[in-house]
Amino acid sequence: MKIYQENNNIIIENSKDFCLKQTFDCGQCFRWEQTDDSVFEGVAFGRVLSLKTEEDRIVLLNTNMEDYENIWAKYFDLSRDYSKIKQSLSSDTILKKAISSGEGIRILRQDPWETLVSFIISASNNIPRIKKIIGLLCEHFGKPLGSRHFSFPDAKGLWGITEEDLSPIRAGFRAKYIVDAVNKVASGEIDLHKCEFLDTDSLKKELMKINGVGEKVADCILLFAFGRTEVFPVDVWIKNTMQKLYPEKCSNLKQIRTAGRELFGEHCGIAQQYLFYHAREKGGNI
DNA sequence: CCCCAGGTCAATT
DNA sequence: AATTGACATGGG
Repeated sequence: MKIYQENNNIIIENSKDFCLKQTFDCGQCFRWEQTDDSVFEGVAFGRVLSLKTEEDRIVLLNTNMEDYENIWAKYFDLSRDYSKIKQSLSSDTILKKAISSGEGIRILRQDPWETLVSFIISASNNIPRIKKIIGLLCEHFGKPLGSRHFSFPDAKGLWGITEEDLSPIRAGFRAKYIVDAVNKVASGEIDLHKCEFLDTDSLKKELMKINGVGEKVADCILLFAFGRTEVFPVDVWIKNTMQKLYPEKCSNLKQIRTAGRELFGEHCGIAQQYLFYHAREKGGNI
């Protein structure tokens, strides 16, 4: 992978393990939209970014090397060697087929607060409506960024918010969970910055102190915000897929979680994303 | 009018 | 410790 600046763009050349559609469409994030055949646009860490695919390169539009180094390189997990991981995961012949439909997936390193709130909202919900609710949250409580975008409101900015204040975002029963997350994070009772330094089990317990954060939501935050690729979030899609692909090892939810770790090892979280993408693309059939 | 959607919580067994 | 229904909202 070769990276350089050209005018106001950052070029990522030879990006064979990086497909924008697969990365943004594998269910880990909710604020990127395709604006054109090859262009995606979205917001992360208070920055608006457009990206364009051009043959074997990806172009980050209207940005600079400083933002690339401080934000986007980490956000897109560009220092990780996905070829090596895919090769290792492919020793499982069943998983190998799932990988082949999402070879360009990368696990984003997203903002912990945004990820926490986003996956609270994801509970018993569908993806279009999750995106809708998050969009409304940003429009109502975030800062305008340019003409069409808003930042994700931080916890301190939401301090003191009530369920009633949140009614315009139509989050339903999840509103009270968002309020609890705001209270615990804005007060400092839970310090997401310090959480970075906790081991995975302690961090998971810490996150689950928040009402509305159970095991699955906690695992998603661990994977998509803290880069803990050793966790294996199990949602309905993964549950159904695992039961179809590994029926003898997946008779209940608890078994599926341990099966993920045992079958796929230290990077089972990445395997989970290939499976999720594959399941949604092909209806779970290998 | 029914069912379901990246689950979680609390009551009940 | 395992099981079960409620929880808001919108779309099919």
